[in-house]
Amino acid sequence: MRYDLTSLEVFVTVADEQNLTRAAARRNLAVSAVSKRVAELEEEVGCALLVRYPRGVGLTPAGQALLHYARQLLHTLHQMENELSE
Amino acid sequence: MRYDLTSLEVFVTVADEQNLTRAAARRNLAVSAVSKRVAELEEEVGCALLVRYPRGVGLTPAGQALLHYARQLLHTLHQMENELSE
DNA sequence: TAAAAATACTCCATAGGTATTTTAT
DNA sequence: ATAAAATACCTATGGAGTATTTTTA
Repeated sequence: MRYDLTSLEVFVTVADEQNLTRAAARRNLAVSAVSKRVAELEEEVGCALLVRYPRGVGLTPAGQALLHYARQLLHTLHQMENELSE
Repeated sequence: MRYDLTSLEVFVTVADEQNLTRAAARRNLAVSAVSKRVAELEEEVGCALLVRYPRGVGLTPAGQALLHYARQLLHTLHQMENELSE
């Protein structure tokens, strides 16, 4: 399966924080793990999702597009969790 | 992350086939792998998703609910793959 | 009783961590 | 020069397979 929910969730956190270090802290992960998750997504998509700056990151257009779908997927997932936990 | 796309995809195939053996063949997996994926989902949901018969399986109400969301998730995922591969 | 599914067990791939190097302003 | 990200390397977990046992009408 191409793409996985964990990577997408990590990516959303990175987009929120505009910074891998803070995203890693929020997800209780090492920065290297977050960096690899993003690199893996970029590999899958076939282009850069982030622009790297000395103090953090920004989103490329592809990153914005991915973010949109990732949010939608996680939203549906939470709905599902909600319904199924009743 | 609770739930993953691979297990959900496997589950949709099982629901389609009403049979783990045929689902395994379609996904190029061993039956044991499919069985474990389903067991893992049932563990996560906290109740049975399938009813076991001597010639296959059926869906419980929880199984039907999961199936609905799984299809929706996979649909969004395919839309995403489509948009991002352009 | 016979097919399908579950389980026990083994092996390997991969996800995460630590330590280090590289990047970009 | 400095904070952040990427990479190299190592380890442990878990996902898949094979062989076997269990289940259910």
